[in-house]
Amino acid sequence: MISTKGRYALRVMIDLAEHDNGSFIPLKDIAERQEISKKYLEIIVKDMVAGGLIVGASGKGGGYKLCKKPGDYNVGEIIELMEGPLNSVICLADKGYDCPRTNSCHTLPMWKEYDKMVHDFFYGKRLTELVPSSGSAS
Amino acid sequence: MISTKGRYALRVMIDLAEHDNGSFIPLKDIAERQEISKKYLEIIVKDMVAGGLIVGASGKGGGYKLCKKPGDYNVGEIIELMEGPLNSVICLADKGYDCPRTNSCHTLPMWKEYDKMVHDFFYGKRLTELVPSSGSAS
DNA sequence: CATTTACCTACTATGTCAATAGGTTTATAC
DNA sequence: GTATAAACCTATTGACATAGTAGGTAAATG
Repeated sequence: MISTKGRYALRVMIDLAEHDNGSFIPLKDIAERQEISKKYLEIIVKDMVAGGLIVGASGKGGGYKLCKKPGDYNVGEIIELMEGPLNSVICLADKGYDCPRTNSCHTLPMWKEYDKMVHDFFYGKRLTELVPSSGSAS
Repeated sequence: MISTKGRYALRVMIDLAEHDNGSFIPLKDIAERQEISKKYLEIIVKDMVAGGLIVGASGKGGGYKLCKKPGDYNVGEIIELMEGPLNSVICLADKGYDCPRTNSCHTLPMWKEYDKMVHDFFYGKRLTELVPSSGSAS
């Protein structure tokens, strides 16, 4: 299950894309529109800034802004930043995890197939596809 | 991420399918072959019995056995029994969860599309596809 | 200098995960 | 009918994640 961190981050991204007017958008506005605790959103946007998804500006007139054009984001990079690797099992998520059963594991091929499907789904989904006013410009 | 409950349950099912000789297979044997704590497996097989995946028999000569032929199981029913609903978000997992944003949610269609893809993947995958000696009989 | 905003550290309550521990019941074999 | 082998049952634990809350500091603008 995708946690609130991933879901809220996605909603912040969509909100920023929808209300982009060139200047910074205060978190207070986003929190009110999205009906999410501003305090909790602070934690989430902090990770988003650290991960290079958005930029923040302090002081009056400050707020947050996207780094790239909405069409240049995909959902996978947002989810993966907030939730960690998009993998179904630890054997595939944790590079450096050396499972002794790797060569004889009967389920590994299925997990690999599944993970590829999930990866392709989310990395193939652009942020613009979730923003209604973007006219689905592909 | 799929937890050990789901992964171990799947391995138990595969083990039971591989070593099926008509009689009951003791958990001790499965635990040794799979290198999983027998005590922990007890908890898992208990849920599997309760969920109707396997049957258990007490006493000497007892153990566990599949209820159906391996080809009549799909991976989805096994995972879903152990891990709960195969849904990405609470809005879709919890029937009776009445989200006030349902009608205006910009992300819900994507989660629905994703959940359908995941459901189709696991419910379309038969247990026999994971059992090497089954000759991939389709 | 007052205000608005981001930014920072810490704390907490609840729940899940991955087991472990120890005992009871049930059925078979001798 | 007793020893044995197995399932079955209840409870507990340590570690971690989730979803926040609380209160303060720094930075920029007017």
